Amino acid sequence: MRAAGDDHNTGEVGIKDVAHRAGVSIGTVSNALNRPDRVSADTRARVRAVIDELGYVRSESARQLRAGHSRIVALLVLDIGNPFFADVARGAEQAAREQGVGVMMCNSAQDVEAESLYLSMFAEQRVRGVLVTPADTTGGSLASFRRHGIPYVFVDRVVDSHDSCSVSVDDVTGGRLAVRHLLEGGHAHVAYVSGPANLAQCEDRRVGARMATEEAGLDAEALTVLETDRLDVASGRDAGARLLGLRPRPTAVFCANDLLALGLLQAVFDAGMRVPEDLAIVGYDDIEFAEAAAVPLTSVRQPAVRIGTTAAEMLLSETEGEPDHAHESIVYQPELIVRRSTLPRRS
Amino acid sequence: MRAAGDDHNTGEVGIKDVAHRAGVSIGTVSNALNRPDRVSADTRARVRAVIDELGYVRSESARQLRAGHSRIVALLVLDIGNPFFADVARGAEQAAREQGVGVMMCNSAQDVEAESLYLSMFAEQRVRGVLVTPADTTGGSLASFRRHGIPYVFVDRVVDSHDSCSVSVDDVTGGRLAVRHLLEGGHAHVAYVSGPANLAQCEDRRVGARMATEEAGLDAEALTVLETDRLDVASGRDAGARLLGLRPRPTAVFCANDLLALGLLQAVFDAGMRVPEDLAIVGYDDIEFAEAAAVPLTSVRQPAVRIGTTAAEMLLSETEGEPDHAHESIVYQPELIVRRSTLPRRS
DNA sequence: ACGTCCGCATGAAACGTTTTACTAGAGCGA
DNA sequence: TCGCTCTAGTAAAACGTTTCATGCGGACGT
Repeated sequence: MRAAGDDHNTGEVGIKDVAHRAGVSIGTVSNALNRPDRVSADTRARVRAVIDELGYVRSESARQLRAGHSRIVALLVLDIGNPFFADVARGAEQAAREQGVGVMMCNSAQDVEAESLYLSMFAEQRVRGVLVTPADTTGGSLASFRRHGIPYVFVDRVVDSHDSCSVSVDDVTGGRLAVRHLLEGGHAHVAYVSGPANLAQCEDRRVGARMATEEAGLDAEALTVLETDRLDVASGRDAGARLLGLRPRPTAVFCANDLLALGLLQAVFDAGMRVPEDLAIVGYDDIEFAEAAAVPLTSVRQPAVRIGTTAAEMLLSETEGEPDHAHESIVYQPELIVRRSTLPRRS
Repeated sequence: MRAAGDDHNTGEVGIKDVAHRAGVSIGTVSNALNRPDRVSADTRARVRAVIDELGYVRSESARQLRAGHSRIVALLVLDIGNPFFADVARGAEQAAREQGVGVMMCNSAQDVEAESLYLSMFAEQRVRGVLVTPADTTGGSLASFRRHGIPYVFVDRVVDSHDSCSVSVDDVTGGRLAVRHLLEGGHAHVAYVSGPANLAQCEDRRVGARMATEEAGLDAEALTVLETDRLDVASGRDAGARLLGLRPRPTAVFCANDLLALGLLQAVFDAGMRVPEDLAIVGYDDIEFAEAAAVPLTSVRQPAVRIGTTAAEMLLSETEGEPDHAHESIVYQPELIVRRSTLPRRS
């Protein structure tokens, strides 16, 4: 706008420049910004005007230093490429914005080392709090994080500890819903394509799946478990190849994740099989791409955005004064969304 | 913080506690951390030991205040749900980590207001720099951001200005490749499903598409343009419905985005049409889900991760001393990945 | 007219680092 | 012994805010 080189001190303008120019003290400027009621209407206006004129921007570092903590919460997810976490992030961001705090989203990529690196960084930043989907199932990196006194909330991971809140979804029920649906569709031999078994989510879903077969009076043979290293599309393709080699071959598959399911779907198509006629598939998360798949995927929906908002709200309430904050664990119920990939074999 | 029971630490330990306990001055502790060579081996060891013992963690706010800028770069993307941007983020994160700086990823969701809100926040944070995919095509919010003196790099957006670097992909060529491929496949009437026309990417791809039809000696009628509000799956479905109503109906579609293409694919399937026999589809970005779609999608690949790393490197080099930094605009070339969704009509 | 309270504004003291200027001593050549 | 350099360490000054303890008139109640 103003190309005239009048104020060449770019970004250097501090609160004292404003004070000087407005003919008031530093403290008054600060008050005009933070407690407008303690300052008379016309000085307030004058200060505001000077601020605009000079393009003054508060230094968060200085505010933080004084306050002892920042206005940022961190969000550490397992996989930034998983749309489920993108939704969680959206929710968290929205809830955080309402309180004027920013969200810093980082990706541990299921790597324990990266996770602990990020946690140290958060500690140095004195972030207001951390939303974390832990990769380290032993809880080691978080145990050492706790001593910093920074509150954190577990996301998508139920936790019995009384040191923190958690927001999660009942994964056992989710697995049970999925497999019960398949059994009701007439399938007698189901495969469970799991991610890394040390992720609690995967394990819980397996337990639920097993529960469903038991309730149907089937024995352990009825549920074949295929484990994969990662919860992504490539692993799904890989699992698909393995699945096709199984004898007897299951007629239905429950995947721990929609990414796995999509990869598997692709592998199965490539092998010339039809879904759901030759193989029924259920995914998990109900990401957008599940419905958009050419054979729309039956999936267990988790309220991802809701999880994000709830987690952020809990975290903020924990830090926001709220002296009587009691840690709680919220567990949402999943919902089975039936689509074409599991149309019943016989109607 | 005066929890009576917990007498020791909890984040309260500062550099002076370390200094006192180790029997040295504050400055020496600082030196032991930042310039280990200026301190004798055994005091250094002693300081290190005390740091571990007390669980001391540097306060980034204080460091920033002194340094004048933070160790964080911001990444502001158009759509956090688009896997393309997830890849860009991965790249940026990786490059940043090598220099010990963190990445703060935020989502403007194509909303100009959110964008400018985030930019102010970045200014307050005195971030080291900003990687931005602008939603405001007029460049307004960035123009006012410039006066803060914080360097920024345009991502996925070519820019002729000499005030900043940019990393992008030649979208005109991308559009041209896509449509030329379709024309070579024997299609004479092609539709272009565009996102919001005020996004430069969409517009450039349209120009490229038009260029291809012209090169083939076709007139403007040969390219029907359908515009959508957003670059997501839902809009793709919507466009699919509109497309099916067109008379004469195009035999091939080029989508500005894989998300659009996937939505369109779904709509087309639902209408009982076959791909590519009844309709050929080309997407853009070559996200993972493009290959994983039941009809693997031909797509124009952009080196997303590379874009992220390059952008971050440019940004960091601009801030990292480098007094003779000359702004440059890197333009990558896109690559057409042919898959089943465009198998030639007659072989 | 006197004490009192109130509304506004002020100066100075934090907050926790990094960095600069300085010192005390040691080694050393002349 | 003197001067010189070198090493290891120190004290103090920033950095830009917020907040606390004051100050200073003037309006108010009596």
